[in-house]
Amino acid sequence: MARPPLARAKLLDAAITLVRQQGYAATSVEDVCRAAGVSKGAFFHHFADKDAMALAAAARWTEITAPLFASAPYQDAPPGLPRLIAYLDFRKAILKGSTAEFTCFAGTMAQEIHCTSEPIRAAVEHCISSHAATLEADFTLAILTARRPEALTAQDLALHTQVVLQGAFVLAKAQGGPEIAAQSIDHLKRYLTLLLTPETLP
Amino acid sequence: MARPPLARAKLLDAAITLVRQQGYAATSVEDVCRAAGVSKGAFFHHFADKDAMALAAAARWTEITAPLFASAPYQDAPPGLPRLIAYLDFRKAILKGSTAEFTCFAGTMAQEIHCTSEPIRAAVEHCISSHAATLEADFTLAILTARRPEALTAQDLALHTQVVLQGAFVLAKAQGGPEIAAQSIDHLKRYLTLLLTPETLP
DNA sequence: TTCAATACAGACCAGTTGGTATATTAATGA
DNA sequence: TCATTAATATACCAACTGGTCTGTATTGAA
Repeated sequence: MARPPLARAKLLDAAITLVRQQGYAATSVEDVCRAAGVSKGAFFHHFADKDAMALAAAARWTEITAPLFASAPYQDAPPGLPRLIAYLDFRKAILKGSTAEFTCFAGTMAQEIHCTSEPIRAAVEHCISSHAATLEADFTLAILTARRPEALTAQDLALHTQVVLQGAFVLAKAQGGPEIAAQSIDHLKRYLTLLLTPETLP
Repeated sequence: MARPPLARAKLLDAAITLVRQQGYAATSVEDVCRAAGVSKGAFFHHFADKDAMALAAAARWTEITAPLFASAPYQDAPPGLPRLIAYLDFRKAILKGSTAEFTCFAGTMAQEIHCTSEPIRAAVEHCISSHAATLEADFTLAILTARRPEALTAQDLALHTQVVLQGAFVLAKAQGGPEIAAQSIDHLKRYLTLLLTPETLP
């Protein structure tokens, strides 16, 4: 090998940023190159085509977000419901900056390419479901100790959590601000509390 | 005036269909013309530019969906919580066909143009919030008779309902099927029931 | 019957798109 | 030290993009 592939990482980061702002189709290869400060030659050296870059960007998105959550403060909360509530407080806490800065690359991609690119669809589905899976252990525990053991599965609840978050992003984009997202996360917290609080209640 | 503007309606319907499949940026003006079976001349006779068409399509989307919900069977349910539950059952019932057929034009547009077109952002925001507003009366009533009068507003709950639906669409697109959407709507039904059921509970 | 306005068609244009071909640079291994 | 190969750059292309221009057909009002 020659020098390390600097451009590749810069291209993926630029792509993720631009897609979160404008969407995938509206982001041209040249846009990405310009934002990354590299040439088109570098782009097509690292990626066969634009879709291959999208696939790599999905992988990079998980690479970025996974450690962010793995080292987040909510991991120190007691397992089960408390940690899930702490997770949602963390999700609220990171609703900072412009809409494009706190919304999800994977969700944005899913909206655009669900009909047109099966590989990308699968890749972003993996982004979302693998993140949801990190919550399953706590859901499993919370369900076990729950007061009302309605027929619930941890996977189902973990995915519903992502549904609320993705929907919160859509409404936040529509409204142009994060307020609705914070409110909806509060509703989700209340739902999980009502559903999974152990033992008695007033 | 000469003959009625046939092409305009066909163009808007085609645009809505295509945007739900591919997104806005990926849908070219020619695509829309071809799908509508009219010429480019007709397109630019009716719309100043592509964005003007998007604005008109947002209005048309409300024109289509408003009567669909206004005449839906859930309107016959008793007011308050029962009607809200019936509403969500209706939303589940219309999760039929391909992903593009049951997902929301406004939500898709919001994801793509939130940073790039303020007028379109406002238009699709109106689509969503005006639909949410149709639920507010029932939420107001349900909150009044609710067992636990936590600080809730009807508007807030109505918007949270839309958050869950929009998020359900995103995950359905990512997964390539409606199952997750139905499950999340069930969670929302359970939440509203836990929160708003009047009087005592076991 | 004429006339003006609306509704539509189709050719055309300049800019942009994704992608290629080719050249240059810089490390690595023999 | 020198060939090889990865990494980056630049010029370029055909296809497509949003948008314009000009022309035509249909209609209602006078």
